[in-house]
Amino acid sequence: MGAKLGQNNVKGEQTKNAILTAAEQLFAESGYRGASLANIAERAGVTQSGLLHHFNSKDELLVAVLEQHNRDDDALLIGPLSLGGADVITGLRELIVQNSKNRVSVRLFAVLVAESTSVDHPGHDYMKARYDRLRNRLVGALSIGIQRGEIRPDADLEVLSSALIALMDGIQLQWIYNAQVDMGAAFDLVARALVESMAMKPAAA
Amino acid sequence: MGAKLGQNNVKGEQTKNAILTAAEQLFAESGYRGASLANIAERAGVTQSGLLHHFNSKDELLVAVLEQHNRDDDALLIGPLSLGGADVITGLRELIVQNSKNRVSVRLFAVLVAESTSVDHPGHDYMKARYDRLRNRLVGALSIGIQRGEIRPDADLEVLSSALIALMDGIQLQWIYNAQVDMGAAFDLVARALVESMAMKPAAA
DNA sequence: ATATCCAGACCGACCACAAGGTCGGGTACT
DNA sequence: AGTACCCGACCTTGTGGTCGGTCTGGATAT
Repeated sequence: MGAKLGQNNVKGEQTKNAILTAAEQLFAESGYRGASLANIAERAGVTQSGLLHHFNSKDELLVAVLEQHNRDDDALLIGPLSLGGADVITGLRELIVQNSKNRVSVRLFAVLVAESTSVDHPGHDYMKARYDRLRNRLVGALSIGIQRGEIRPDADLEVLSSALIALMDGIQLQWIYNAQVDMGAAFDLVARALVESMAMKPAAA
Repeated sequence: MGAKLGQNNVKGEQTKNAILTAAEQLFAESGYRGASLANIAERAGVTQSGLLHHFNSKDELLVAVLEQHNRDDDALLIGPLSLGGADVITGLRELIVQNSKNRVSVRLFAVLVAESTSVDHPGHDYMKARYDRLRNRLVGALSIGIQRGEIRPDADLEVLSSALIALMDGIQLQWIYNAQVDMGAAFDLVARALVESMAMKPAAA
């Protein structure tokens, strides 16, 4: 049970990280199903058995990769979301631009979120929950805009949040296929229009 | 060579269609990699060997499924695109609503487009080409709006098209996870804002 | 009308192989 | 001595695909 946790972690932690990085890359390239433990292990400089010593199953490895990125994502989201109000929308743009420097990360989620639509996929629950969490946070941050009077009180923040997330997810997919696609510009275009449209003013129609 | 083609096509054509339908469903549920020929054959009411008699390989089956949907897609796109100008944007909404009645089809493409990001995926070239085609068509249809004076001439139609496609792709993904997500409303929200924003008026800033 | 023929449809047995995972052991550090 | 690390051999299962064969339904010849 209470084995000494704090002993020689360094070595194990290193290879564990190497595996995590390799897994991240290969999952991003080929998806969960397309990537094999053998490939991942090879890229990490370990045998498959060595890999399985640190992660008991492929599922477990996936979860570990997901959890790690979860933390990173949260850190990145704090910025834009803490702005509150309408600035959130423009703040998300920065996130997109930031993402465009991290091909693997973008690809990882774009690929996995689609692959995980299968209910029996080991990432299904995670991805479903992630969408809910994202939406809720966005709604929360945007609702500050209503309190401040920046955003029309009759705005449907649920729908708006869904649309914003959709835009980000979708543009990333195109970007993976063709890096010439300007994610920032596309988001900007919509973001400006939305800010304009959602601004305080008499409800249209 | 010129074997009699018009003889007993009916039977073969029937099971071929059954296979195509089953493949469509399973590819949509589990992706190309996740679906097995055995499963597909079973759902189609044939053995795997029987399936392979009609389609020589899994790749070939995928291509067949894709090509069939290609024709359907084209038919659905004619409507919105023939409107030309700014009406295209509002016309796309109808397409989305229409799609919301066809779960399999939506899921098929959402899943496959992400899975096909791998360059070695048999659907890669198809999906890449599909994006280009979609964008080009959209740009073409929207440019009519500029000629008509409905859309600002300085509007970047490439970027606008990318954004619209992204929105559709992204919202479909969320919808797969949670059918409560209102695709029409989300698209509407953005579409209205965009039409407003892209309308003829002096260039901002 | 009957026998013949043949292409297409379909199946069962089989194969090579890659997948994830188990197990027992070896090594090194403490 | 014990524990964490890691490997090699092995096992099972599922995979896409091949091959040989059976059956059937019509076209053809007589």
